[in-house]
Amino acid sequence: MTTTTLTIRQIADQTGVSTATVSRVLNNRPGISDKARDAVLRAVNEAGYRGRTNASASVLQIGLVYAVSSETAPLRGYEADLAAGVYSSLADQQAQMAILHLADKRPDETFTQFFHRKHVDGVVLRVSSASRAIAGQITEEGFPCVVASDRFDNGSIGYVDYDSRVGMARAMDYLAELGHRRVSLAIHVHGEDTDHRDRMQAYKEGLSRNGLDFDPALVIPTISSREGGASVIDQCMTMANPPTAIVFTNPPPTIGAIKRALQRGLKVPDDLSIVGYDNADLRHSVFPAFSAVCQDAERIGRLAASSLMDRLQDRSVAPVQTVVPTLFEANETTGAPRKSFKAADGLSGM
Amino acid sequence: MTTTTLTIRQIADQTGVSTATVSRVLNNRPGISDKARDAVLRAVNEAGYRGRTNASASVLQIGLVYAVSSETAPLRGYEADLAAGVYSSLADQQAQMAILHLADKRPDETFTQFFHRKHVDGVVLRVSSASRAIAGQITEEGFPCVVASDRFDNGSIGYVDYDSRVGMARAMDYLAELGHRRVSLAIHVHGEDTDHRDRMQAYKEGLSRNGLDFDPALVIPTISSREGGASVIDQCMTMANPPTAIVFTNPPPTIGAIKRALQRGLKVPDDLSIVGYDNADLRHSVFPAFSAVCQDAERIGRLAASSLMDRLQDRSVAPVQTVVPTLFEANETTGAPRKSFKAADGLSGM
DNA sequence: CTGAAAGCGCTTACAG
DNA sequence: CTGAAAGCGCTTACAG
Repeated sequence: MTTTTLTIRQIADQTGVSTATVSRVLNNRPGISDKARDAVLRAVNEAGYRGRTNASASVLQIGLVYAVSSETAPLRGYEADLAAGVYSSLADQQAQMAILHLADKRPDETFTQFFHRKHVDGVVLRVSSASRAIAGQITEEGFPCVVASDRFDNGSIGYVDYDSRVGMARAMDYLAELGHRRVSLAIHVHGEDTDHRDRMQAYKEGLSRNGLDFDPALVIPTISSREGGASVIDQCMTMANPPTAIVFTNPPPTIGAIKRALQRGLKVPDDLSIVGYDNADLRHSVFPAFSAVCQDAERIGRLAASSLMDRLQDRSVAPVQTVVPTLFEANETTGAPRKSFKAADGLSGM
Repeated sequence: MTTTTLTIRQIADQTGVSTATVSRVLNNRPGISDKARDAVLRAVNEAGYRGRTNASASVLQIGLVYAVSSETAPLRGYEADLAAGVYSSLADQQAQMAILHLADKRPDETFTQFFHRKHVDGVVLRVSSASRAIAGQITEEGFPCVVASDRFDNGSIGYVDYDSRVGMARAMDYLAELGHRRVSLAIHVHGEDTDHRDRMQAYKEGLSRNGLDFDPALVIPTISSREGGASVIDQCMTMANPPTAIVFTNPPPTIGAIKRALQRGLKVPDDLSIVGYDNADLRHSVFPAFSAVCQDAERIGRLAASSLMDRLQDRSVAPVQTVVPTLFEANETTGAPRKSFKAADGLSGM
């Protein structure tokens, strides 16, 4: 850890400009050449200048930063579990957590300037498919940043992500082993994010690995809410050749689907097997406990925060790219399909 | 809103000491008389001195402060919902939220000094029964503080709290109307906090209002976890004269109890009615949806934060004490007790 | 325990 | 668009 307290004097010397210019850049005052601004901000990030700090009082503050529009509200559902992980890791290291939204960034300031203004020394970043590029921009500026739950080919972008494919593959194999031939994928409709692609890919691979045909009619676009899940059940009931198992890709539709299935008098899992998705331990909070592909959002938060802290403590540390596998856990919502279905397919089962 | 940026010069003039003394007090330097320290800190809080701030950059930062030992982890369960409310209210007002733990306070610094060091301008405070007194101490120092989900007789302490008694009373009346004569209270064991007392009181009043006797054997101390709830069901099954309805006072035991009851083959609500507790909308995430006394943790968070912001904007505003009623919502886990029970009691029901 | 005064870091009106 | 220099707010070694 760099213990020397940095001053704008040092940034000025390093960059070959006056302290006046450094000050103007940091505060985004008008009338600065791009060249000067870029040089100063680069030096600031390289050295880790933190502003006029008070030796004894100085506490590192990390931002949990949302680069998403309102579709993802901080501290609800998945985000709450993630934030709990970030917080617990930071608390262990005497650092402070603030929650920020990039909507507050002024269009004429750089990310570095924005974070400086908000007094955060590093960020754990949440992006959506539409805002993924921001991770590259922040990293490009040299501001310490670790993305939580997305991944990038660009090796300079630090991230901690799941590999949804692992858990999904196990789920598919498990269902096939039980004798299911018609397995639906109820997949969230929020664009083509990494997770969406992973889950879709694992579904298709799971089918072919188990000798099952891909039927586009069995891929059901699903709104990520309890109502969305309930509606999937309704749709399946009207199908001429319905699935014997459905795999959901988010927790709320899983809950809604189980509930609707039971309400409609379906026996779960005898009439219908359901594999859900879980970010924490929701699957054990409901009855019947549902079989699920399990992420651990809190763990992702902890890993992202501690990786970020490592880089703040030593700026020469390279960005880390971590992938955590997801697990499949069989509980009470999966079982062998009814004989009649198997018979109809002319198959003897496993 | 006080737009003038305050300096230690003004605090010094107001207090009749030098700027050197003000600086020493703010940074908790040794060798300061109690008299000087108290006078300076009082003036600081009265005027709302915020440190050397950068006009344009200055963002109000609010602390969500935990004055509790590790029993209550920030951002889990109830705390996540509360934090979401605090955050959403602050975000609307361009203020920033940081999460703090009083364990980080040094024993030799005052609360005001601690918060100054952490760069927070006001706090939403969470206390436990053991740490309630802290709310008075912080308020005494004059530091802007609103307690979330506890209440105080001392009129100078601002708070936003539930009145659990309202919802509990309705739950008791509802069960009595259905014909229940033996109603258990499964109450959390974490000490004698305000909520604990409220719920116990409403239970007893509910019994007597409906002409039912209080039986101490029906008050079951319950650990606030799913296992705790499950264990309550196990205990009831061994009772010679078991309750026909159980009221739980926290969400996790509610979940655990319903699950255990169903696992044991009990019909809910035919064999046993269950009234649970809900902080958000967990009751609709499970099957069957449970009847519950409903708090709205997020709303408490929003109200606490906005009341705090009001006081920061105008320091002459008196602390507000707000009480929000809880509701009772009947769902699928409550119904009339089996005839046999009523017959055994020699009663004809409602 | 306290203040006058020097010093430090950042900001900004002024000059070019 | 930039720097030299004055200025501002806070801190701290020094003196009492």
